[in-house]
Amino acid sequence: MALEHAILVSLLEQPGSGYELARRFDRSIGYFWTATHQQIYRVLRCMERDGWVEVRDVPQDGRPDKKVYSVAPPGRTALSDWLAEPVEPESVRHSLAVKIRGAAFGDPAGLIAETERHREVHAERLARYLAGEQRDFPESAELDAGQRLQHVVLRGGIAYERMTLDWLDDVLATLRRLGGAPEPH
Amino acid sequence: MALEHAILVSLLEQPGSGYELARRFDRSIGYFWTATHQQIYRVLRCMERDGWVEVRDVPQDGRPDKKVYSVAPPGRTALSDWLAEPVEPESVRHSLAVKIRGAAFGDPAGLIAETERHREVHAERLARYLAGEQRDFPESAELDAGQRLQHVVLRGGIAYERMTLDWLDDVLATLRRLGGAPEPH
DNA sequence: CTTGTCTATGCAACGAGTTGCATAGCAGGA
DNA sequence: TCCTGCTATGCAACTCGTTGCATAGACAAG
Repeated sequence: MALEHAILVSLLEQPGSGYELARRFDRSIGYFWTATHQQIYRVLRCMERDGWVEVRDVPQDGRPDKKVYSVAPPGRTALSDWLAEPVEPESVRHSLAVKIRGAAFGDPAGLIAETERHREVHAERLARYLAGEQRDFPESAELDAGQRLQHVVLRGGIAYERMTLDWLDDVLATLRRLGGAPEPH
Repeated sequence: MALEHAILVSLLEQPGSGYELARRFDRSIGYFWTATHQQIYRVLRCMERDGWVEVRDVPQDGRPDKKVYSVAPPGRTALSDWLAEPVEPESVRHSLAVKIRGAAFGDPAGLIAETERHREVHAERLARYLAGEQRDFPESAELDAGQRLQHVVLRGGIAYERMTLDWLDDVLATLRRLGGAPEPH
């Protein structure tokens, strides 16, 4: 499992509550790891039980109190150990690709709207990543090691979204060619 | 869940046993959906119970008998229904990216070997996809709708692997710049 | 003759991830 | 005033996916 390690990394970058972590998993961490607040709260409890993280109750006014977590020495050790051991390259799961191949036995034209919807989602993600890049990694800035590593991961997210957009255009062209509108000649 | 639908698509393309399906999920279907034989056998039983697929016992000599599954009319309906309803764009999970960001709190140079290993795996996948493309979709061939859809999905796998290789090169350059070898100036 | 690999199916247990719901105070708009 | 939405945490139940193991005949290599 890598969720606990993703949480360790996030807490090392910045301590925070389960709720704050959940929001980070919707944003910056979201382009390489996703998690719901349920998973996060559950895993945080396990990590606290194992001594990987420490909790501090922070009362707030106008808002519910929160528990701020930070990484304890055993957590740092656990992260180092995990960094040293190999992980398998991820396997992919794209239900849209299943649908595209399934369209051969159904209605290819009916998939166009769905594909366009996916395209919009990815275009939005790309715009968000590019805005984040401009904000956090401006040209000709002095970056420390942590920032350089964050930037290269973000570049991966950007490359992924660009590639996906190009592919979805290819898919749309293919679907349109099959469904009625013949290729111009 | 899309596994059952991926199985429906695969069985429509070609009926087969659970074992054969498992092998297809290691090859052609593997670049957009993965599944182990355990999952497949379990889901096949559910699909049979629901009348989505039909079984035929096929005795073989020199080999264990097999159960050949094919799609029944309710299965085709279920697939059409699923094709018509929207699915959410997949969320990503790249533990290597977690490691890269975690390297800021450990040893960036120690990640180089791991990254190179991932690079090799993706280079092999790309080579396999390209070989499959040459074999199944030669230039200037007349393709029917099903083949065109298979091809566009394969092109997606190829684009993904190419993008990943480029990104891993970027990652390696970044790690090397951080770990000892300073940037030339 | 034993060891290993391939075909072929399957059980049992576990771990990871999702979904629905609950609580509870505060802020802002219809 | 009521309804919605945000912060903040959490339970319970469920589904999905993984891992280890078991069976069992055929065949090839050592």
